Amino acid sequence: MIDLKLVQKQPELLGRALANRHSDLNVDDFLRLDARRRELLTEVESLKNRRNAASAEVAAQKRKGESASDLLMELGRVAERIKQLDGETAKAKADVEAWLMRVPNLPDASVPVGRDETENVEVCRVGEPRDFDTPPLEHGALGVALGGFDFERAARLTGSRFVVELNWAARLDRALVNFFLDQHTRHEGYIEVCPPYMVNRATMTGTGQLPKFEEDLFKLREADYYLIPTAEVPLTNLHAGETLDETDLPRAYCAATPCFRSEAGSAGKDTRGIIRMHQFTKVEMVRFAHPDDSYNQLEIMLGHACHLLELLELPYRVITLCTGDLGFSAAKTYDVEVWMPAQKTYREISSCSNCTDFQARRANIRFKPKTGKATWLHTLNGSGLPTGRTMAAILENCQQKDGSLVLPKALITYMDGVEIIEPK
RNA sequence: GGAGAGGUAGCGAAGCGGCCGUAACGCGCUCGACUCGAAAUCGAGUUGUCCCAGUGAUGGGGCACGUGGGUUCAAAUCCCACCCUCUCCGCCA
Repeated sequence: MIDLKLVQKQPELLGRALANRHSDLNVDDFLRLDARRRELLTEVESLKNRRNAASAEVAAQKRKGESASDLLMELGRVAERIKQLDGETAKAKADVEAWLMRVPNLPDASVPVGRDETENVEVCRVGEPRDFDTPPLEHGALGVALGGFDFERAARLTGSRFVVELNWAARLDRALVNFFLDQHTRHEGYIEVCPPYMVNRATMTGTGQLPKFEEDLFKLREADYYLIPTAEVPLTNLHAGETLDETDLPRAYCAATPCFRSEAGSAGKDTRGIIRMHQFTKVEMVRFAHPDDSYNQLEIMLGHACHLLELLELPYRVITLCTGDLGFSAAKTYDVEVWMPAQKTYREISSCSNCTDFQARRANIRFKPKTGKATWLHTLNGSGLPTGRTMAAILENCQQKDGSLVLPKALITYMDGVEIIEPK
């Protein structure tokens, strides 16, 4: 959530930021709502002041054994008016909050201004795409040919945009999870977590999925619970409502979880292969940082995501998302894109964001500095990495002329020594 | 799912319609006194948030006793619903 004081004091700053994000929210609408709320508050609070003073007087008179009927009559009217104004004030407050909850985070000054994904800015390229003598197979077809993917049975079990992984593919999925988690926990200082895969409404609101993006989520019928679209949600909310000590920062968590996304509005997009599924497994990194240190932490976390691709010997590039492509909660985001030879293009495989104090305000996550009072810390999240898209990249980049797949060396111990996947 | 107990400041805990929410009492923490220093002891301090006024240090006021409603001139206290924790029972991977 954005700082209410900032909106009140610098509405033009927010207005510009919203324009850069192509938001349809109108700051003037908000200022009117907020002025109305404050007007009502002032009125109802002065009435409550009167009520409190007079009620004390009633108590005093009763103790002395006097009748307080005059006061009681006045207070009856005051109470009625308060009740009416309380209702209006609550409504005005709810309006203000509802508006604030739909305002996206302010982009950092270093974020390029742009309309959409075509105006994202490339930061660097790492690794050389391989030359293929014959056009490389698309990962979905190759996975099916090697007996690892079964889309037909998945469709029968559930529906479209699901996959059954079999044999080496199921094993590779698990190998990737272990490889990623080992890397983060052994070498990069992340605390491993196994969180709930479904969370309540407050938790989804804390990280910014709700109230605006309900249609992207799967919701349970029996309870007000949602399936997590990413482990960012439970990991970031781990410390919701808490005040950490300054010496606890930075703190890093990672978790491998299934992720569930309804993919509303992406009909017809990425229908081939396993790029866009309703369910996938992802290792997520989340960091809690001191506000002065969060952009430094973003670079560190981006390094962790990139390092995994280097260990897997997959070519990638890093881009900075422009204002028009930035996610709701993020102030700055780097996307890591892996090279996909069949499509001759880089595809998103990781997204590393600094959410500054945006989620911390919503989820009320603070830290106590050595001197001074507790204030909101900064939260960051990044994929490190999703197993499905990583597997897709391995399939396309590591395929051989004879239809086999030579696995990256880093995975061999995780695959019990298996180096090559051969067609049956 | 059933029965019972409980949720009050950083922690423990009292209060059970107005004199108790700048919330008794105890612990912790901060500052001070005593001390060469420390312990012990003594003293003082120790919630957040919103509104109004002020450049500001501040001052005035509202709200908050798990959450949300209700009754009342007045609710931590009475009523209703929900959430969570603990104990026991049942069911279950």
